[in-house]
Amino acid sequence: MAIYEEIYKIVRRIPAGNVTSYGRIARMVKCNPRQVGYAMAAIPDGMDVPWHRVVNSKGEISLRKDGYGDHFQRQKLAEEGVIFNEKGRVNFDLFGWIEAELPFLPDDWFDD
DNA sequence: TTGTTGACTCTGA
DNA sequence: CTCAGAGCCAACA
Repeated sequence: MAIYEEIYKIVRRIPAGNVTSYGRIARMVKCNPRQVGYAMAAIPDGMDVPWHRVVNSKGEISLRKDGYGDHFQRQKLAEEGVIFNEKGRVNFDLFGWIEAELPFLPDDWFDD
């Protein structure tokens, strides 16, 4: 199975109103955080992957190379109830995806 | 094949 | 708390 597929499958599991980081996804699929970012960049428009729920380790939105996308991402998260503080960061204690902290993945994760 | 480029993270100051 | 610098490694030219 392609590594991108596993990444997308995990991202699809992030509930609305929650966020997680590139690094946490990277640990789950056992790859480099940069590859997670690369996988996000490779998502075609309209694909059913909630990539906007993925932020960097500091809790802030990562700017793309072309600088586009951050506004859309923040607005999407705001619609789901995710609150950014005055420094443009989300509080992982409040909105962090708790399942991402599990030391192992539930059996039904890769069934689909 | 070599060199550059990131939607990143960790560590030390 | 913030800020560089180093490390990272697949994808791409």
